[in-house]
Amino acid sequence: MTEKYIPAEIEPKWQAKWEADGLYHADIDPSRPKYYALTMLPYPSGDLHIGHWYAMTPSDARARYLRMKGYNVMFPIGFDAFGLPAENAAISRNIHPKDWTYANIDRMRGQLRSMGAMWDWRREAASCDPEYYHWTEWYFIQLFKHGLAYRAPGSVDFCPNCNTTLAREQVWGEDRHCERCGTPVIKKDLDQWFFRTTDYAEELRDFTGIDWPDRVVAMQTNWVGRSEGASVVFHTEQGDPMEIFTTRPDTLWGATFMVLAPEHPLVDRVTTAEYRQEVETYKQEAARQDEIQRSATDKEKTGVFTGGFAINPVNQARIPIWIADYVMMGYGTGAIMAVPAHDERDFEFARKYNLEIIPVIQPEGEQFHGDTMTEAYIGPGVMINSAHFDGTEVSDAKGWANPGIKAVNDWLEEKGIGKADVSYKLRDWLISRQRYWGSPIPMVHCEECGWHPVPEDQLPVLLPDDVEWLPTGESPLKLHPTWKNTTCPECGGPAERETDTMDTFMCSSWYHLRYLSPHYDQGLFDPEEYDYWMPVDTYTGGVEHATMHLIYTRFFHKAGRDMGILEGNEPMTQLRNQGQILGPDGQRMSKSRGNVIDPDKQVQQYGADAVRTYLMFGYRWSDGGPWNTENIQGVVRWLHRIWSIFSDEAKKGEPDPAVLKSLRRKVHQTLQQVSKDFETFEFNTIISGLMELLNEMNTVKDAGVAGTPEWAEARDYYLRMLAPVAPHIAEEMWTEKLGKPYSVHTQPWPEVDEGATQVEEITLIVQVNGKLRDRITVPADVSEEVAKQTALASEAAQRFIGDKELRKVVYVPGRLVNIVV
RNA sequence: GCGGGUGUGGCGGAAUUGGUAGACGCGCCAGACUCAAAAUCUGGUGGCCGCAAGGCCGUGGGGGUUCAAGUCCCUCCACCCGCACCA
Repeated sequence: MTEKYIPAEIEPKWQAKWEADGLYHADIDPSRPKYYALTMLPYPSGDLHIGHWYAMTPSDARARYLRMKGYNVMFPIGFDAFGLPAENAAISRNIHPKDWTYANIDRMRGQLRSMGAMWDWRREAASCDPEYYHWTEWYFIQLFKHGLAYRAPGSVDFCPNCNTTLAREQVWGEDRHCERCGTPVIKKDLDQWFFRTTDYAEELRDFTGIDWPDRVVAMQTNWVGRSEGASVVFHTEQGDPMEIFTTRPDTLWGATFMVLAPEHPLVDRVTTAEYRQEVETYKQEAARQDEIQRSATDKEKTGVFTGGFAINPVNQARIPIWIADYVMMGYGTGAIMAVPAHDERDFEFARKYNLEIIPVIQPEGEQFHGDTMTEAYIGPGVMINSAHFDGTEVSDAKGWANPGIKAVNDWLEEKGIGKADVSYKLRDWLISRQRYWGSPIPMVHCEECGWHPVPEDQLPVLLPDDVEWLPTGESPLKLHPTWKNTTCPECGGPAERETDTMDTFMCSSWYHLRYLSPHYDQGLFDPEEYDYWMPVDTYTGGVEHATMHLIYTRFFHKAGRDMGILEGNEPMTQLRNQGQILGPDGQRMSKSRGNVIDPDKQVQQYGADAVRTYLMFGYRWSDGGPWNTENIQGVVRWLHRIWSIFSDEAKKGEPDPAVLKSLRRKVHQTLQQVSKDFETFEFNTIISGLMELLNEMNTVKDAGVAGTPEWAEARDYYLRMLAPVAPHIAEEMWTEKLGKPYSVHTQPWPEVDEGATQVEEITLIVQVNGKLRDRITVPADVSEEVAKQTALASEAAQRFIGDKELRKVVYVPGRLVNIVV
């Protein structure tokens, strides 16, 4: 009898030993190829989620595989530790955000260790440590010095009752009220810090040289949102220039009015006394709504006339200027020329307010008339009513590839009215947060000298610990009696610190660099470490970061490259997204639904190896799916069977050589398949392959294989292949049952013996007219002629051929013979 | 509306990229062990017809290309995700 498989007895034991032995330390070693494997770092919310396991343990398995393949693999971990939940805890439970955060980190470290992952804990970094945010601040200063950080008004959600700014998640409901007091939220303009992400708009659309999922590429490309067209300068009647962007310069002659965003700076100047009252009312209403409400497509368009007029520079037409909230200040210039004949929105607006419609593009066989058009025409045609451009062809190509657009652009430039131009949806990154628990913005304001960075030798600007959480809702940094008082680095006079802190996405934009040398105090990272490890070879995490973190970190890197701090164009070479584990009911896990799967409990019940392998086996990793409390039994049984086969000795005897040969074939075929699947992140078939091999081993076990080299090889290779996915049981079997030298995790990955995977006899499918009719066994190196003859001779085939005429015999080597009659 | 994706047994999912559809596992059925149950082990398990041999049907629907289609093309449907009055 053998002792039983009790994961709780072996898992903590090995975890402690691996840790004590520094088995997973990753150090620079120029003699080996490096591999930087990274999973997105967790936020220390307090408890590890099964989703963390799903993201991290397959990545760990792959990192372990690559290590056995001979790579020097770094697989680090840390915490994205600044952020709002800590402040909410502070307010609701009267605990300091720092204490809350560090307590959570402690707890989560323990939970993370139970995964048995190969993290090098020496490289752990937490973004709220002063030795970390020192360099977040330093990087801000570099961006500022290079003109990539600037201060400008930006709008925030503001609760007039609590007298505080609110984060997006603190604004609730359709009516957008304050989370705390229920008061409707208003928009407020504050001076805030921005990074010039738009400088990198074009480059952020370029994914050459990196292997990222199509989905993420599409989302980022869409987010950056390039449109080709022209910018054209109109003038108000008073002579103020009013620049607009249009994707359809070919329709300039059909512009019959202009629309400004309600917030546009020229609105006050163009509005006449007669219309002022109406315009003011409209502006105030628009300010109350946020962009999401304003941009509801199905909403009926509204707007008011300003009383002002503009001159269309192409034909000197005098056209009215309106304001309407369907024009956004945040895109283009916040002003548009309206061409109702050829734009659906402008058409709807013109019909509603009875504005003129002049068609300027006409397809063949049509006679458009402004009064009778029932909808805007957006297709191809020829230009009409457009002076000397009449007859110019306009295709349905977008942008500059369209001959009509190209022709007009050239002419605009020649006349000095406008120029070909590109517009992006991407906006600059607003990084100011009116919060306490974030990295301070190391800037000082002096009445005399303006804004200056804190001198670098005075970094980091530390967050004060002695803060109070007063119910004003104001940031404690602002309320702190002395913290903000400082001296001007320029003139030495009294000055004030910036009391806003940075968006936590700034901290997480560079954590992969801090892992290189988390305690380095001369810069972001130790250059030696950087040169060896960067870039990140594989980055894994959820797709929900596609348009936030994953854009910010690329921006951070590209800006760093241009400032001479970083090298290369991209921080992460390969990106892969895992899916999401849902509750057993197929819904997102949430405490209120009561469908949360607690990984600690699963580990207690089944062991870490079982949870790891179930997560790999039960789903396509990229898809995820509902947790299934029954399916996990499959891997639990499998692990028990592994325990048994390595515990019970096989029978000795004189086995059939064919049995040994086929065992060896199966071992090497499995090795081949498993290796490939690790490369391609197909974890589910890694496990199923290992299950198949175990089944095979179980069937030959009693055939007298004990003592044969084939059986020894099978057992040895099995554990090496198992080691990445189920590291604890593999180690236990390797050292305790096989008595091999510790550790299985430092063994090389076995080489496939191509010869062993070959077969002497193959089964060919015999088809008649594409339908499976028979199977024939032939030598693997069978000639085409013999294969065809054997197939034709098959009794089943003959029956279906009958006396029909043979038309063709298709032979696919190693696969089939298809007889067409 | 635009962009991306998914659709295969009762369930999770395989399928060498155009070549045996349903690997592996869950569940279920039968058998062994047991006084019994659990656990474990052995066998079976897409649907329909048939005692059987065997046959027919089958990868969301319809059409097509091909000796051959889950895989390629056209078209329609359903669901999921992202963006959305972007000028």
